Amino acid sequence: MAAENKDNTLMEKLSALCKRRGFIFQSSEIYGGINGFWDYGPLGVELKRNVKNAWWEDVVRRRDDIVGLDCSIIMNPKVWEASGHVGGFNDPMVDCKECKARFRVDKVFTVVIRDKNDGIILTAVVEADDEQSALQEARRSANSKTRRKFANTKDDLSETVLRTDELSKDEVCPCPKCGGELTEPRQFNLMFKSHAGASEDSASVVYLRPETAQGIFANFKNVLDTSRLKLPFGIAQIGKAFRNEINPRNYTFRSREFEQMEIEFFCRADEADKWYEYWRDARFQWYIDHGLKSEKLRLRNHETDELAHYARACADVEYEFPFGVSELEGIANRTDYDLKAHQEASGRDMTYFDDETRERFIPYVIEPSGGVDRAVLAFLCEAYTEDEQPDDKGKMQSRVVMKFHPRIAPIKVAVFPLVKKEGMPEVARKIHAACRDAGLASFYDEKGAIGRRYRRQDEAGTPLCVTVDGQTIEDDTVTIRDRDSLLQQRIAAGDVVSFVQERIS
RNA sequence: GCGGGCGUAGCUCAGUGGUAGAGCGUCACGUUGCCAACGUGAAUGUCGUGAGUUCGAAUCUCAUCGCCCGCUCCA
Repeated sequence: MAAENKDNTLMEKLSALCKRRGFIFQSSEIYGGINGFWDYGPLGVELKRNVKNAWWEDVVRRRDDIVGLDCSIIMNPKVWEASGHVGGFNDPMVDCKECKARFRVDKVFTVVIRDKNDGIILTAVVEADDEQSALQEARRSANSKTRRKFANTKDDLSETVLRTDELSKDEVCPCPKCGGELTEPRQFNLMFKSHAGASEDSASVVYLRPETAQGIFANFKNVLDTSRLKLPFGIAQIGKAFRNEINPRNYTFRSREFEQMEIEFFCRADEADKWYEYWRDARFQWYIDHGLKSEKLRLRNHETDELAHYARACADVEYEFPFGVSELEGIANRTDYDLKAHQEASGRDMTYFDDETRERFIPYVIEPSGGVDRAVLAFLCEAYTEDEQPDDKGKMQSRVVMKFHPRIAPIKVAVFPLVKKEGMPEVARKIHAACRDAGLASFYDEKGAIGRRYRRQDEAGTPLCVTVDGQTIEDDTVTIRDRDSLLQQRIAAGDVVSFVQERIS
């Protein structure tokens, strides 16, 4: 309990810092906000962009076997019928008005068992996956007297099993848990709907994509025909996706508008297991390499009964957030399910022809699918650190520092004149300009006390601070200060750019 | 969607029917000269929003929006 309170405090402190320093704002805040939508401020957009750029650099630019793609958010609605999203994203649910339990309509069954004279021996309402298990569950729940009746009248029983949504209006189905009254079934439309064109009739209905993956599958042939790639190869995409989450929670973790970074890596069926393991391990390592400590980061292989119908294997990269362990990225072996589905639905050929073996087949696909916003949130949680550092009188003061990995830090280096006179600002501005010209995100600040400026950069997570002082004017050296250790060393002003570049790479 | 808690300055919060507050932060000037310095001054509020009760509402009532926790959900 104590630990939970502490963790809640951490999330509150983090979200307060994110607002105070301009990482994350609530969307439409001046109008009271909107549930499940978030904005990234000046520091947040740099952080998020750095995360996306690092991913793109590592999975596209530095590889010969993966190419990029940027699809439209709105696609022909037939895409979502073929992918199963139109059917599978709409589960009607009922709630119990008494005990507040919620059930999927198609998982609640009413079981009636009668003898040959039509006398009712047992009625029961149970939660089960199908009719068969509903009947078993109902028989199991019967008391001993009823069970004896079962035994005595073995072959003359008539059994009726009805799903909740198959009952007629006047038949009331009570709650399987407490016997309370259930609400009318309610539809949950998890895809955002809109209309393409000005007329809002049913023919114009379109959906905002709930995942970026389908755009890749839909373009499989286009990429194959234009890129001269051979199996195995991948197509990568970063982009927004939209899901009408029933209950957005946990800061930006479960948002209704979010960004995905996905690879669909196509390969031969007999090599799918090998590539699945390759990507699972590579993607796990990527998060470690960018600062997530492995004791908070986990790789969890899904149990067989946990797998989605289209997946042969799946693993989640999970992170221990203050609010619990949650998924950052899923790596799945989706087999040839998606391309097959689109081949059937569109009537277009989705096969690959292997010149060497003279075989024609639909490739398997390994999908590493990560949430950009979730990665950013994990990096924020991991970076947030409070420590004790001495002030100018040697007294220990608490300090908040965002210990970002240098590659994702919004600002790489801050340049200060120790004081705003004696030519120091001019020298500092030159160093600042040199950093910028070298492509470094540099920040110049000459206002207020030097200690305060350092601490401000600590909250922004800037790895290095350069200070121009009186000695700079004499011998052209500056101090450079490390965010985590607070250690300073003196280097030549002309070496600042190369020093910073070496330290952040 | 249900239940509970919360919503007052940029941030953290005090204020239980009678003049809108504190600390921190921000800005300016001076001083200072390497880790949240000091002094002086300044700016910043639809008290989440909308109705109602009342002579009078930040405060009481209702609705609504948002945030947090639990349940639920998580293709």
